[in-house]
Amino acid sequence: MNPGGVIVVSAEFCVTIRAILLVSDVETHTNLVADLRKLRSPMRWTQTFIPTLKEVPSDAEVPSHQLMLRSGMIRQLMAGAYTYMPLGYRVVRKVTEIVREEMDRAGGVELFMPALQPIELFERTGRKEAFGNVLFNFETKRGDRKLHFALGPTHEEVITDLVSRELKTYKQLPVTLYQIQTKFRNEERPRFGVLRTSEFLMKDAYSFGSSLEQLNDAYDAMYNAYCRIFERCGLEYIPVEAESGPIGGDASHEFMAPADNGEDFVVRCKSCGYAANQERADTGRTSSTPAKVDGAAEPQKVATPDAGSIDDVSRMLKADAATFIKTLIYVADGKPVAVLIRGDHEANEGKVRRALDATSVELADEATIEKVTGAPVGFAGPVGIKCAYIADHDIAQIASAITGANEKDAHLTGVVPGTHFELSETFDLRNADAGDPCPKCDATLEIVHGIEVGHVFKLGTKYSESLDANYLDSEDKKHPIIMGCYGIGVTRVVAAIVETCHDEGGIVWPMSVAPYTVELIPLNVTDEEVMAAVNKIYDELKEAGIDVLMDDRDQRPGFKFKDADLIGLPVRVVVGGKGLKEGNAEIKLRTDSEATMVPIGDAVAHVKNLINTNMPSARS
RNA sequence: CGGGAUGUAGCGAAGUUGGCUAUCGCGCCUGGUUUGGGACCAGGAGACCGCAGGUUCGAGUCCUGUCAUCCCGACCA
Repeated sequence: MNPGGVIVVSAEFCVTIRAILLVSDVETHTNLVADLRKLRSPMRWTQTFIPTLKEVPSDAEVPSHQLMLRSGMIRQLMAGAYTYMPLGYRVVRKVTEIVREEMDRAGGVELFMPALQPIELFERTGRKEAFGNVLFNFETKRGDRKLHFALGPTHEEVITDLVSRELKTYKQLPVTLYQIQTKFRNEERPRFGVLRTSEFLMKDAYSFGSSLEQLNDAYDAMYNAYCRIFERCGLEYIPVEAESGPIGGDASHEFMAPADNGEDFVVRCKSCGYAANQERADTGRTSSTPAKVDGAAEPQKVATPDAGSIDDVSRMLKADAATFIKTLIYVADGKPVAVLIRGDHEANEGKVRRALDATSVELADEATIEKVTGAPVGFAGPVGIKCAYIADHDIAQIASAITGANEKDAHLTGVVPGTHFELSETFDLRNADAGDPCPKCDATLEIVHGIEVGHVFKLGTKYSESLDANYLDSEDKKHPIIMGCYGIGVTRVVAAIVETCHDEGGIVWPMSVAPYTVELIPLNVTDEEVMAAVNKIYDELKEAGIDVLMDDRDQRPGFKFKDADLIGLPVRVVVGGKGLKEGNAEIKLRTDSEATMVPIGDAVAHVKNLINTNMPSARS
């Protein structure tokens, strides 16, 4: 080549060169596409790299972490950063491909943005502050210029900036753009192996529209695509109502995979299907005002030395926590406010903030508490408190309560809400809990743990306004573009699948995302007859486009069976021994306890049939 | 960032009130016997006991500091 010289070239040649030059930018994606072809290629165990572990590494506590390490899917580099080994990466690619197919099907258009981003974008949207330490950012030098970069925790800024430059008119809308890319978040505490890491693969999509209808259409399309994705991945999920956005209505849903080790709590109603993030869920109560009791006995003061917690006092007085009024002192927009919650309930800061119509709410420090209650922390109560207070709905239902006496080492018993302290209105101020009435029907709510695997959100114009992303309507008027954003944690989906699909022996992959579909095991690799039969099946599976891993290691059968259960491929085909003498191969699903004997000539057809009947499909 | 725990060979562990050449199982290498649910025999390699100081005649063991990892909490557009 002679890049500096003058060459006359054809237009076609230019396109070729352009394509080559672009490769560096889109290399990852190009490689992914090339790799997908390789996904269909078979593999021999001795030629790949699957280091399985017999024992559980001492650092791993949750099942997905243990199994992904043991099966050789991942290895840790440092806290919150993992290498995806060949086996693990194949699963990532399979999930990625399902995500891509469904995004495309829903009308999404794929692109690829830089992880490296100028800090100015985050300053313009105010998210440098909002993210705080979670945003990886650093200064560096180019010549004598100082540069300040961030590693993208998400891409609202970058894509909105792009769209602000490229999309000008309503005629170009609506459009939904997406990418599959590594995100960086400086988590204070990465944990649970691959479930919460500081670097992870995410599919993020952004919709741009000129009307609420267009936003709603894009939102619904993404919502449905998400359902299809999780169904095709064989992952159980619950769409839950999450924080309602600036536009109101069902502006946000999270997709939760129910799992014992999930960090999120979901309340749901089995009867009507209502489901919501515990923090957002309505408790299903309404405001009530207790009638004033005339002639009620005055509260009794009891000594509770050194007992400042509900636990301590309820033990000391042998009383149920549900008869306590917990008095939490918050500071809302600079003013102290007491929040009354039943002793066995948990206050919810978001609800408190909304009830007070405040912009900031935080728990008060000790000095403020002492000033307001005249007592050290732990002895606050509504009777005689020197600040405003608001009460949860359930407070009005307590006939006779125990509260702090606003005096060191003392509590009051026999406190009647509405009589001994003013109570004209109550609010929903606490987290919903198991047993609460469902806000949508007559049944009661239950609580399940969940792993958040996806989130769809109607953004509105927050980013388009701060980054000047506008369109012109047919009357030449300028409006901010209406946006939605939609994320799936791809690597978290993988972990969630392992977390929920396993047994004592190891992983039990759904057919659709298994690193290979079939594990082919020759019982004795030194036996020529066995190997001839196995190689034939191997070639036929390869010909049929089925992912197969042949365990050609010179190991005893039991050893290979244990590893096969551990890595959890859905179909196991065993050749050798008595079966082979009778001309049979032995075929078994990972979920089966007994194998089926199938004539060797029919093995591949049988496998195909198993794949077809066990492939998870989209219900929606 | 608060609280707790742990760092000994690639993995899992033992190591007593400070004492001899740091132990065991798995894995790894060589040779042999085996071959249907993690085989057996023989031989072998592999560790400055997380790191840095200190106490001591002597430190894996005691003290101080430091780093790393895990767990609980706070935090998580």
